[in-house]
This record gives sequence, C-alpha cells and structure tokens, in this order.
Amino acid sequence: MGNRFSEYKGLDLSSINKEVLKKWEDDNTFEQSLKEREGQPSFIFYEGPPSANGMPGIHHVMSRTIKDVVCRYKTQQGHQVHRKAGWDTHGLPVELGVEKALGITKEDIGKSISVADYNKACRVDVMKYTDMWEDLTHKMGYWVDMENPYITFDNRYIETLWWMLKELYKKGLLYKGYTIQPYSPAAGTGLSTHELNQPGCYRDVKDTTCTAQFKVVKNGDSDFVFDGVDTDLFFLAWTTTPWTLPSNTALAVGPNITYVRVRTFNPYTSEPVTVILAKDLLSSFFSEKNAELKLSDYVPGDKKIPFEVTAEYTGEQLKGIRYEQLVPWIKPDGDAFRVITGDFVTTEDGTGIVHIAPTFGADDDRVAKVAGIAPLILIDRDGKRQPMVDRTGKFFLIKDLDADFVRNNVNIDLYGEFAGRYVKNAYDDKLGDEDATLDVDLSVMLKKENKAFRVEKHVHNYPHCWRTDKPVLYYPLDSWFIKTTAVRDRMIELNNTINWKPESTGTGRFGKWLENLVDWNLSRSRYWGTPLPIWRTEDGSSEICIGSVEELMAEINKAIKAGVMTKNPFEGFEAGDFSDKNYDKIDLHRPYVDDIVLVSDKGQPMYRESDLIDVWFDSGAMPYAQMHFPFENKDAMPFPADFIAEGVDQTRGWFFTLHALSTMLFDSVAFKNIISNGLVLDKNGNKMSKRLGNAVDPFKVIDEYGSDPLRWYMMTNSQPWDNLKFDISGIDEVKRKFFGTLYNTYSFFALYANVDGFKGGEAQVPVAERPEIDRWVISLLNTLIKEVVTAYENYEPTRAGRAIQDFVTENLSNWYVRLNRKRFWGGEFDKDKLAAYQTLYSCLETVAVLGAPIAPFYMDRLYTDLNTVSKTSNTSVHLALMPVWNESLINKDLEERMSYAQQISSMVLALRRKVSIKVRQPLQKIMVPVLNPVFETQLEAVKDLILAEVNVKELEYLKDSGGVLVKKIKPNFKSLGPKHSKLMKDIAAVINNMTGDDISRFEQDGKYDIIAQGQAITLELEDVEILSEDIPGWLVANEGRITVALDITVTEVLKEEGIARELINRIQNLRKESGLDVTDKIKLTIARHEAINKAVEKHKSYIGSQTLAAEVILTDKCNDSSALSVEIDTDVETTISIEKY
RNA sequence: AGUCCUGUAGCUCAGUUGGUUAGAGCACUACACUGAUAAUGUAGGGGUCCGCAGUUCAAAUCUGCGCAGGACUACCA
Repeated sequence: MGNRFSEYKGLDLSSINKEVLKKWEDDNTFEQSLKEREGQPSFIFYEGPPSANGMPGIHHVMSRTIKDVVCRYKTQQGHQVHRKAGWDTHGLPVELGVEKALGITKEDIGKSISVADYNKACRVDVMKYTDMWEDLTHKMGYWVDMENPYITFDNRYIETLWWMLKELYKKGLLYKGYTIQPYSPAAGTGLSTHELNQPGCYRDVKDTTCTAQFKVVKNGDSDFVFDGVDTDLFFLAWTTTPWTLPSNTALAVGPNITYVRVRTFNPYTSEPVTVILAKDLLSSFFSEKNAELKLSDYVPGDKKIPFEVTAEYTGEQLKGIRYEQLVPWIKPDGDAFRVITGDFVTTEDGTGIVHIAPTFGADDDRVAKVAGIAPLILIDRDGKRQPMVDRTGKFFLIKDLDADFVRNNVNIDLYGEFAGRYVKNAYDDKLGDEDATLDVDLSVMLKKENKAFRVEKHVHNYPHCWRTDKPVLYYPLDSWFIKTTAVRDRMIELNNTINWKPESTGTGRFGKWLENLVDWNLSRSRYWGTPLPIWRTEDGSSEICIGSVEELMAEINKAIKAGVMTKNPFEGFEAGDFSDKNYDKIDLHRPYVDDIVLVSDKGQPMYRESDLIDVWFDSGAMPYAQMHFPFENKDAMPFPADFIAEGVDQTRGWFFTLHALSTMLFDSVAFKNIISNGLVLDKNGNKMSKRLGNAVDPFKVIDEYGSDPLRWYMMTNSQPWDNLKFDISGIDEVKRKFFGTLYNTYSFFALYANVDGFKGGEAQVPVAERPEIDRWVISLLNTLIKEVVTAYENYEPTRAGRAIQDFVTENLSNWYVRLNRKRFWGGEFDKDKLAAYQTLYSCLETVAVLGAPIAPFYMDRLYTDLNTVSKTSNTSVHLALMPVWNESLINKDLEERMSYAQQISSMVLALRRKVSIKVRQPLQKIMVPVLNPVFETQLEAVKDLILAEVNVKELEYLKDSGGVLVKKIKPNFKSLGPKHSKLMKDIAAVINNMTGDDISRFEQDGKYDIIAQGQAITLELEDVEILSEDIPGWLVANEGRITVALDITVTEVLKEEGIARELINRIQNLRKESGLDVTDKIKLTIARHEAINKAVEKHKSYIGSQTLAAEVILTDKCNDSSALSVEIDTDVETTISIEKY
C-alpha cells in the first residue's frame, strides 16, 4: 500500500459511496474544510429550511446537489463556506398532519383537545422524519451542518422574529386593515389559497347571472351623453353574483375601450330605453338580424327587438359620470355611484362595464380604494363595520344592526323583505337546490323595476370549501399587514442587482410580481405558528408591540403590579442568558402567550391579537433568526448571502420574503446570486406523486448506483432551471459512459504505472519536450480548466459537467489513451514514457479536482488513489484548490491539427471498411489534396499519428499541379453577406456555375470579377471556399473540407507484414488466455505453412519484440500439447505454441 | 385569466453575433477491432427544428399570433 496505484476488479460506485463517507467521517473532512479556510474570505450561503414533516423525495436531491456543488466549488476556490442546516416547523401542513393522525378537526381544538396538547403534538410531529432527512443528506453527500440547525419553533428564533416585527412596527410598516379573502361561511373560517388549491375545490356551477341597468344621473358632467336621448339612459353591467348588486358602489370601464350608446327597448318591460355598453359586445346583446328593424315598428311583447346605435364614447370620456344606486336599500357612507376606470376591464364577456362591490371582491376593493369610492358598509349592534352579509352567509337581520345606523342609512321597507336571506342556498339547511335562490329573487325584482336587461343561467368555475363542500365567499376580514407597497420601488431597484439563474425568473416572474405588489397579509387564524406579539385594549385605543422576551417580562411585571395578572408564567427566565436551559423555561407559542394580559398606560387590560403570522415570515427571517440576531452575533451576522438556491416554486415564497424583509429592515438584498431550479418530473414528463406511484425513492437509487451518477445525471442532463425528466436509465448511462470510462482510463494507467514503477513524484518532463500528442491533450486540459472554472463561476454546473464528461470520454480515453497504448507497454522506461505517464497522471488528477463538486465520492477516491502513491498531496480532493489554467499551454493550432488527424483517421478507417481490408493489413499510402500551405504544415505535424492509427506507410500531399484534382467552389455566405446582401442569390448562382478553369484562374489572381444583376463585383478569395472533392482513379472519402484517397494495392511485402501482425495478434491472445503476466517472456514455436514462412522469417525480431518472445522458432510441427491451431487468413491455418521462458 | 419556462431524430439533450449539408449520446441494424476487453471503433436508417405569418439576400436562431406541456399567481364582471 502506498507504493502501488490501487487496482480494482470492477467499478462499484455504491461501495465507493459508503467507503468515502466513512473516510469523511473518520477524518472529519467537512469540519476540516471549514477549519482550513479560517481567515480566508468567506462565501455566505443560506440553506432554505425544508419541512421535516414530509419524507424527502428525489427532487430534494436536485436542489441540494446544486447547493452542494456551488459550496464545494467555492471551498475549492479557497473560500470558507459555512452551511447551517435549518428546519421549517410551523404551518398548515403540520397542523393537517396532526389532525389526520389524531382523527380530529379544527373544531375540536380547545374542546376535545387543549391548544397546549395540540401544539405539543405538532412540535413532535413536525420532526418525525428528521432522521430520514439527515440520512439522505448524509448519503447524497450534501455537506451542511446538521449538528446546529436553526429550528423555526425555537424560542430564540421566535424572539428574533418579534424583534423584526417590532422594527417594522416602529417604521409604521405593520398595520391592521381588512382585505377580501376566501371565507367559508359554513365552516366559519377564512381559507388560505393553499386550501383553495386542493384538488376538486374549483367546480363548475350553474348560477343565475344578471345584466343590470344602472340609471345615469343627468348633470353637468353627463350632459353630453344625454344629447339626443329621448328615454332614460342606463349603463349595462353583468354579474355572476346578483346578490352583490345591493352592495354596488361603482362601475368600472376600460379607459381605452370604445362604448356605444344604443336606443332600444327593455325585453322584460318593453319600455323604451337607451343603454351604454362596449362596442365589441354589442353583438352579444343585439342580434345582427334585428339591425334592420325600425324602432317605430316595435310592438310591446315582440321577441325581436330593434336597436339603433346613436353615439360612441371612450371609457375615458365616461369616467366620473354618476348613476343612481341600483338597489337603494342602504346608504353608503362616502362617495359612491360613480364611473371609474380600471386596466383590468376587458371585453371578453359581460358588457365591458364592471359592477364593483368593494366588500365582496379583491379587485373591486383595490380599485375602489384607489378611486376613493366608499364600500357599502353596515354598522352592527356592537358598533363594528360589516359588509351586507354576516359571517353565516346571510344578509344582516335588522335586529343585528346598530339602531342609529338603521334609522339613518337603511330603507327598512325595501331591505326588510330581503334581510336574513342566505346568499347561497347551500348555507341554509332548510333550503335545497329546488328552492328559489336569492339571486333569482333579486333578478325578478330588478326585472319588475325595469332595471334588468338580461337574466340567464351561466356555468362558471367557482371555488368550494374543501371541508364543507360548500361554495366559498369572498369576504372582508380583519388582518394584519406589512406595508410592502411602501418599499416596492426600492425592492425593484435592489432586485435589479441580483444575479438570477435563469435571468428570466428574476426579471420576469419575480420582477413582474414586485411591480404588482400588494401589501403582505401576515395574519393566520391558526394554532401552531409564531404568535403576533401585539397586545391591544378591547377598544383598540392602546396597543403595544413586543420586541423581545425581556421586554415582555417587563410588561408582565407591570401588569402584575397593576393587578391585571396574578402570576408571571415565565418566572425564572433570565434576560441575557441565551442558553438552552434558560429558554426552555418559556414557550412563546399559543396558548401560553394568550394567557398573558398586559396593561395599558391608562390601566386598561390589553389582550394579544389572536393571529399567528404567515410561516413565510419565518423562513424569510432566517438570515437573522438563525443567528438569534440582534440578541446574539450582533456584529457577526453573515449577511447578505452570496448564494442561495431553491425550486422555482419558491419565487413568491422564500425568495420573496427574504427579499422583502432585507429591504425593509436593512435596505439591502438578502442574496446576491440565486439559482432557481425546475421540477423533477417522471420520465414521461408527469409530476411525481405518491398517488400516481411514479415517485422515485432517492434512497433506493443511491443505494443501487451511488450518489455520484445520480448527482452527475441531475447536473448534466438538463440545465438546473429546466424541468428534469427523471429516467433511471439515464443514471445507468452516466455510470457506464462517464464513470466507466474514467475508471477504465485510471485502471489502464494504474496497471502500467505499477509495472514500470512510475510514482508520479518524478521530476516533470518540460511540456515543450513532450511529444505532440501530449502537448495536445495538455492544451485541451487547460482549455477544459478554463471552461469548467468559468462555468462554475457563472453558476452553471451543467456546462461544467458536460465539458468534463466530453474531455474524459472523447479526448482523454478515446483518443489520447487509445493512440498512446504502445507508449505504455513494453520498451524502456525512458523520457518519452515518463512524459506519457506524467501527462496521463495530470489529466486524471485535474479531472478529479474539477469534477469533485459534482461527484464528490468517486473524485475523492480517484484523487486519493493517485496521490497516495505520488505523495504530492495527502488531503481530500475537497480541500484541494481548483487548478488554474495556463494560457501559454493552450495551443489552438495544435488542437486544430489534432482534429484533422482524428477526422482523417476515421475517414481512412471508413475507406478500409468499404473494401474490407482489415486495419491489421498495412497499406502503402494515403493521399490528401492540400490547397494551402498552412494545411500542409498542420498535417505534417500529425502525420505519424495518422499513419500509425490507420496502419498506412506514407502520406502524400497532392498539390494543384497537372489538373489531378477536381475542385469545387462554394460561396462563403458569412463573408459575402454583409458586403452584397441584396445580390446574394445571383452571386451564389454565378459561383456555383464556375468551371475548373474559372477556379484556377480565381486562385491564381486572388480575385475574380463577376456581374450580378448588372453590377460589377470583385470577389476575393475569402469570399469563397475552394475544396477538392474527388481524385479520379482513387478510392476517396470526403467530409467537410477534407478529402482523402487511399491506395488499396496490397503488395507482397505488405502482405507479409500483414501476416506478421495477424500472428502477433494470435500470440497475444494466446498469452492472455494462458494467464501469462504482461511482463512474462516466452519461447514461441510456429508450425510452418507455405503462406507464412517468408513473413515469419522476415519479421522474426518484430514478432519477438511485440510478444516478448525471447526465441521465435519455425518448426515443421508443434508437438507441444499446448499448441493451438489458429487461422491467419482465409484457408491459412497453422499451429503455434508458447511457453514461459 | 396573467406571468414565466419548455417544444430540435424513437428517447435525453447540444446548436455561438442569423450564414445555406442541423449535431451528440442512448436505442436499433450491420460490420470491424481486441494485452483498457462486462471496453472500443466504423457505417446505416431515422428530422415539417411545434404551427402560421413577418423581418432578411439568408431563420432552428429575430418579431408577432397561435398550439401543446409544465410551473407559479389569481379567480374577477
């Protein structure tokens, strides 16, 4: 050991995975990689916290591989890269999981199970798969510190959150307001979008829709629309929820939409009316067939209603016009019943005029606020502001309203008839599908009042509550908000400095999101999460936002003194002591914080606002909370991150909250570089899911193949931000194609290095003194380093991996090793051989270092195997530094001529195949037309390589003399294009029609005059490509611009040499079969055969040297029992025997 | 509905500032090679570059409109 390069029986990446893991553990390699970089520039990385209450899947391997690749790369660039793991522990999925496990629903909380017990169950449940996560992290080789993770339910973590909330509160960015949210009256709770997106929530339902007539008020602003109108004038607006019409306070038009004024008759009352609607939608209300009808011919009751367009307006013109309240039940408090404009208005359906009920639509609420339109609000018995519908889903009963309000604002006669009606039959147990709905009754009322223009059933998609199956209502609910809109511009500015991979996610998805930002709704009415640290008096006159446990303690003590509390539940907690022990004494969750009652300056009790905060706040706060900032690490907080990575689905999740909080609190980005990766789909492009049974178990894959092929496959198969169609056979391919080839190359090296006693520590043969092919592969190697390092630096691991793979399989293995095999076996251990070993060694070592971030296990093994013998390094590859490319070793000329060699070789081999002449049979010569001296010089340098590879004696350059060559000329569009764009077609035609003589003349003069479309044009040589495609009389191959001819005459001399080679081949096979070592010398006996005697005699020493035969004996008959019969040529058979010398 | 991504050979993917014969690997077929051998090489078949329109001398590449798949956000008259 240590003196010989390890040789293996086969490649077992799964075992290597395990062995290398063990080594990392024994050597504390990860810790070392941090310790060794102490004092070096740090590279800051944030780990996005996964939720540990679900099993890790294959897609987690994806994002974690990306993170790991970057962090390992940066370590190899000399940075210190801390990686702190984290767990996301709050939130709805946890609650649902617990409810399912305990067989309870939300209604049971506080009844059959106490909040304390419920939360205790959540705390345990959320960590239940931690072991699996740690195991996967470990096995896949993701280096992250799992010893000291941040956990979002930790009291210290929450304390930082409180500190942040207080900072926001102090800046005036935290406020209470209301917003329109999905609400389930049947369940009595608001719903999150997450809940709304449960499968089956959106269903097609058939509802009554109504196109209502809003009567235009005639005043100074609207005179122009009344010009020539002889009837009442109405706006038409359509709604799928007629029950919201009584809450209408505005109409919205599109500023650039064209509207028409139409004189017609109401189809229900037959009264003459004039209505306004979008021009584009005219045909959906008025049939073309009726266009000819005369208004004067109309008889009330006619089915066919005539109409006449009498004016046209833009939306902008209609803006500001007032109309009468459609359903005058309740007087709104403030400005209302005015036409406003909105960009969201379309003419796809309806009338192009949108009915706005700010209390029941999110869009409505927003545009109304902007335009200064009041919502239709009621005051209930408790003095609270309410929409027209109560929490159970019915119009408020008059007795439930404030008496003063009823007196001043409510028309009891009209409203009384409808008060108490449920807006959907589904909310009333007593009603079924057969009963008349509120929508219908309202529509009928409007019809009678000449206020409905069309009433019909309409099928549309509507969300339903996933628990009660009943329709959801959009309803205004009280919530706490963060005023992100206040910093929107700054967020956009900062976002422009972030390097997004791919860029489109940053500018597109994220950028657009920021432009249309709304305030961040923080409130969640749940149990398991970070409580909002705001205490308020019942009347809302005083409130306090708590920013630390210490502050809370002080307030509690104040409250105890004031007598609103009797006992401090957090007694014994010492401010400033950040130990586990101290923080274990308290619990900042519900219900404990709810039991705390504080006291206002005026001595009133203050109760906690019962909301929890959005879990996304938890994760967005992790840069600070993971350090317990500012209570600890006040001056040592790593911020902002140099790099983060997560799935693209986090764009509006984690990416957003990180960005929003850092902008608001520190006026800074939270991360400078980001990769947002795509999804991992199954091989057919379908989303993986347990339900479909197409989910891939990462543990099984790693166990079977090892992590390296999996990681390599994920990084190189498609760009990280494209979706990956995960196909297990792709991993197999990577294993064979890449790792197999790399392993083979190493095995080849190890085998011969051990034979020759090469150690790797020998003095280097100067590159300039190495043969052409060595310098070629070294040139490519330096190109590779440049390419790979640049790719990593640009956060493009895919390019890096593909470049490495290409180099290994194509250049190193298929060409360098294949052509150089003979240099490694046999012969003296001379300078040339040493150069070969050193070249191959440095290629392998460099590949190991370059590939280490992606394939950490195998590359570490390869690196160690090499260095254990050479002793040039004794560390893990992950502590090694990335190589630096040497520009002076990159020789593009050399790379070009080697590619000529490769191309010509493969062409000659193809020719041989065509005429069925084996490669073992030497041939006399190949001929290559050379049309310029540079090409000849290039070829001359690689001539020997070509000849050896294709087993041909000489290479002849055919010059342009005596007209042997048939030349062809092609236009060079790239050069011609910019000069003569319009004439290209004609020029091309002229060039293609040139004769051999023309071409010769062109070549001699260096230019050529032609006429195209009457214009004289002088062509330069660079404008065309002249090549020789055929050499009459020879066997010719042609590829691109290279042409090769092969002399296929087999002379007697050549034949003999061919026979010698055949013999050598048989003998080598025999050697191998008989188990001889590569270095064993033999005694060789060959039975005479007329066809081979001369060849053996002539090439005796050649045969001997190739087969390590000390003696080569031609005999009449081989008596040896080990003698074997071999076929040398068709019908030529002889026997040979070998014995160890 | 909006925003974004993707669409190239049977499959997975390259394809540079637009340049005229669109490539690779896998798979398939045939042949060859054999001291790297559970490798390797060569050849072959296989393409509406998603469609349509436009810009241009020239479009897989640029623009517009669609189509299909996917993601996110929203669900509104």
